[in-house]
Amino acid sequence: MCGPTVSGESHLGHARPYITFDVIYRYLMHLGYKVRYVRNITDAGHFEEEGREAEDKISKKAILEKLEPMELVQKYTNLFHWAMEQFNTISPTIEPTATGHIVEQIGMIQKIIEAGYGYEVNGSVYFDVKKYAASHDYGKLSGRVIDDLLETTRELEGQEEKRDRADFALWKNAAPEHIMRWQSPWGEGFPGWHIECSAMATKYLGAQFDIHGGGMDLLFPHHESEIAQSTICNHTAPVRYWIHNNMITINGRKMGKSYNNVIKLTELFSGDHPLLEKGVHPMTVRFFILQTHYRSTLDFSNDALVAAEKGLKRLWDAFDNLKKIQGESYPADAANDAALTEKVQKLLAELPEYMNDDFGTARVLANLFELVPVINGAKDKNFPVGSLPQALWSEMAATFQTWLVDILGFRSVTEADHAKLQGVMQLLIDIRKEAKGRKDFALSDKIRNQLTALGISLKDEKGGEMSWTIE
RNA sequence: GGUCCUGUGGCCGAGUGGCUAGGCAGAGCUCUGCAAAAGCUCGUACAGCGGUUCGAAUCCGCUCGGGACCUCCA
Repeated sequence: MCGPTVSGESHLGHARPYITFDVIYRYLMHLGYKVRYVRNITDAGHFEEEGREAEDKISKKAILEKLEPMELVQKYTNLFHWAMEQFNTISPTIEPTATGHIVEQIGMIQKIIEAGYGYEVNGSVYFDVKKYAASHDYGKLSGRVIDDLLETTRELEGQEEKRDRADFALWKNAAPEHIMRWQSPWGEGFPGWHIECSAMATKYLGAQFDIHGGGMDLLFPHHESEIAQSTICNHTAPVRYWIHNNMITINGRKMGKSYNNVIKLTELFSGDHPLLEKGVHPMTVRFFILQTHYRSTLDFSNDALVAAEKGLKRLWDAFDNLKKIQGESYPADAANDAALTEKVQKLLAELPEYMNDDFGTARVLANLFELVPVINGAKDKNFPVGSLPQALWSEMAATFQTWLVDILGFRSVTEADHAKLQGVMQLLIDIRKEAKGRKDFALSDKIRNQLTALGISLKDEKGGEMSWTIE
C-alpha cells in the first residue's frame, strides 16, 4: 500500500489507512494466507504541483528546519513508526524507500520510453497519456473520462513542456537549488510522484499482485497513473483488487493541510490542540476508526471520541470478566438455556461472515457488544454460568482473544496487567475486605476513595468480591 | 463546470427490499452499608416529493442539503 510521505508529521487522517490495512493484514494471516505486506516510505521530495514550479517538499522543509534532507526524512520516519507502534499496528514485511529505489525507477522510465509512451523534454520525462488512452482505458479505476481530461481548457503555468495537459511527469529535471537530485540518462533530476510505487511494487510483488491500498484521494491521478505505467512496462494490469479507505472529516470537511484543520497524532495523543477537549488514547482512535466501515467517511468530534473510549472500555472489561468466568469451576448440575445458547452461537458464527463481506469491522464489533450483557450477566450471577454449555464459554473466550486482540488488534489501555501492581491491589483489597468484615466503613471508604483519586476504581461485587480497573 | 459519493432516532454510526444493528448520552427499575459498575426496560429513526412493488430507509426519478476527486493529499 501507499505509505507515508515523510516530509512532516502524520495526522489523524493518516491513521485511518494504516489501521484499516493493519486489520486486513491481520485477518488475511488469520485465514492462513502467507502475506507479503509492502508499504513504501516516500522520502524523495519529488512533488510536482500543477500550475506552480516543480517543488520539492522535503528540500524546502529541510532548508526551513536547517537540516539535511535525510535528517528530516529520518526524523519523520521515526515519528511515524512510533505512532504506528502506539496504534499497535504490525510492521509491514517490506518497507522500501523511494530514495533506495532510484535505479529501479530509472529502469522503468527507460522501458516506458522504449515502448514509445514516454518522451523527454529539457531533461524531464513525461508519460504520454493520450497515446496510452488510445489503446488502453485510462480512467477505468477513477471513472475519469479521458476526453474531458484532454479537452480541459484551463491554462496552467509550467505546463508548456508537456505535449498534453493530461500527461504526467516520470522524471523531473532538477533546478540548481534542488538539494535532492540523482544522476540519470536525462541529466540530474528526481523521479516523478507515481513511478516510485510502480517500481517498488513491481520489484517486490511482481508484475501483478493481489491487493493495493491507499486513501481514496489517491485514486486519481496517483493510482490511475500507476496502472498506466505498470501496464506499459509489465504488459499486464498491476493490481487485482484496489482497496481505498474514505476520509476522516472535521465538521464535514476532509482533514488536510489545505483546509487548515489538521490534528497531528502527537497533538491527538496529548490533547494539545484547540479542537480537542482532552488527549485521546491510541486504542480509542483505533476503535473509533474500526467502528465505521472503511469506505464511509468518518466524522471527527470530541463526543464521538468519548463515546468510542467508553465503548472500548466496556468491551475490554467484558473480556476481562470473561477470563474470570473461565477461571471459575463449571457447575456440575448445569441446565443450559437453549434460546440463549442459540443466540450466542449465532453471534459468534456471524463474525467471519461480516468480516468476509468487505471487512465489516463495525458489524463485528456490534456482535461482540451483544455478547457483553451475556458475559456480565453471568459474572454478576444474574443467571447461572451453567445456562451456557461449558464449551461455548471456552469458545467465547477464544473468540474475544482472536477477534478483539489478534484480528482487530486491540491491546490493554492501562497498566493493569503489571504483576507488581496486581500484587499491591490484592493487598489493598484484602485489607479492605477485613475492614468491611468488621463494619469499619470509614477505613474501607478511605481505601476506595483514595484509590479513586489516583484513578483506580474499586468495585464491590456480589458475594463480597472486589474488582478494580484503571480509568 | 465535469465525474462520483452521501443525507439514518440528542450525538456517532451499521444495514439486507418484508425480521430489535451497535456504541455514547438520557429516563425508569433491580442489586447495594454507601459508591461505582453491572443487569433489565424505554425513544420506534431513516432529507423532501413522486414512482416501481403485495411490501422500501433499502430500487428508480426529481428537489433540497453535505462532501470527495478533477492540483499536493491517507
